[in-house]
Amino acid sequence: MATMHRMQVAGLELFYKQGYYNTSIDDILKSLSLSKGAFYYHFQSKEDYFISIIQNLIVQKVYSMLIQPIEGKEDPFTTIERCLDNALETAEYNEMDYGFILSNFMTEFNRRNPEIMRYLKDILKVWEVSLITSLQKGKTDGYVPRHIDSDGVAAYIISSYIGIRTQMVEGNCRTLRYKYMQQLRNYFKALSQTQII
Amino acid sequence: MATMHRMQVAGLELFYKQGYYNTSIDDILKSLSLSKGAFYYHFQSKEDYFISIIQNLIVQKVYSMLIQPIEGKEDPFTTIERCLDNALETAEYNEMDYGFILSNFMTEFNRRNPEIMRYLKDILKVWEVSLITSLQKGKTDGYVPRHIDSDGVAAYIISSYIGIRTQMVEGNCRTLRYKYMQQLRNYFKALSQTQII
DNA sequence: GTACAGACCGACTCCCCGGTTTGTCTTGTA
DNA sequence: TACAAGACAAACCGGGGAGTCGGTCTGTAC
Repeated sequence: MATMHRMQVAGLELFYKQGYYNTSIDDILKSLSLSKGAFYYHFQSKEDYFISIIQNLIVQKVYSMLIQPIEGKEDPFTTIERCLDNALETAEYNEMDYGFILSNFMTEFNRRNPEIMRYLKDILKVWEVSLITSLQKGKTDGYVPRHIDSDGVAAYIISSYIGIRTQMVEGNCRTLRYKYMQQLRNYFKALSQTQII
Repeated sequence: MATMHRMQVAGLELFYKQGYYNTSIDDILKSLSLSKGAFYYHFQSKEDYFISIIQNLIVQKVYSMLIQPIEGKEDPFTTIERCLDNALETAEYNEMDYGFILSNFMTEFNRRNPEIMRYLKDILKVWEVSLITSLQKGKTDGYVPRHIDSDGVAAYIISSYIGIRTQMVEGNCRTLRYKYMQQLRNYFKALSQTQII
């Protein structure tokens, strides 16, 4: 149990850092001083192993970072803005940041492993639903104009976040984050103030 | 010369489809019915080969798709909007689409191959500069309010485009593109109309 | 103390991958 | 006609990767 969990944690770290196909099981085992026997005792295959990592670790990461902070809160625009800024801040000050974990893996597995792709897309979907729900609730609570398209806004938020995280690599993180938050605020202000069809 | 060019084209196709590290030279050679001898006659290494692909093909692709359509044009917002919609349309109807070629490779090479990463970031930079130039020109031509932050807007446009392309995979392309363009229009309308600091 | 099962070790197999090397066929040319 | 250089073919090499398998150790039940 403990060993299995350690393997998952170490595996996620290396897969995130080096990519799935570019990381060997031996790499992971070496970092843990474990052997092949230990690995294949706990997991059936490399793929099975990665799926367990998705279900046990990646889901939690995305939830605690991007979903839980906006769940049930009022004033969606302010809440979402703060949540994304926190996420970017964490990334900015994390020396071991290699981009948005979800979109990285989606890029790697796209059209190469449909099963894993589905798991990843499902997680993204949960985030999307969470954003839409927040925006809809904001409408009934009077924070969000009724005419806005919650689905579209959620998609646009997700897109811009994936994009900014993809670009946040070595050096330019600080200004990039500043620019992004500035424009996100512009966008939200426009949504909440003006009458746009 | 002809063989070299065929190798670059075939290589880009497979690298784009399967990823660089996940594509062997033999894969590419098999698709061309060529041998190792031919490959190492024209290129020094796999990395050298990929760099030549970047310089000869990827640069051109990005330029013709995203940069040339907005160069020298008036009314930046309309021009950029049309350019991005065209790019998304191409992606939507392309059965062999695997995402935004630049961001895909940036994700794959991030922190793993700094040299290649620099080439890719440079291309992105050219696009960014092109967007900023277009916006600045739009200010002097009276299409863009003087108070807007061209750098920030460019970064936000790029981010959202990268993000939407990352998500455009199998099935949901049409609605995703529609939502995205709708929100991009909202954003642009807000920028050109309201007084936002 | 013996039987057994869970947890793990490590050598081994087969295959693939980047890169090298040697050889071959064609073509221009003196 | 002899030679050289260009453009490839194909066998080969060393390293590594996923997965297998027989064996070992340790704790527990009887």
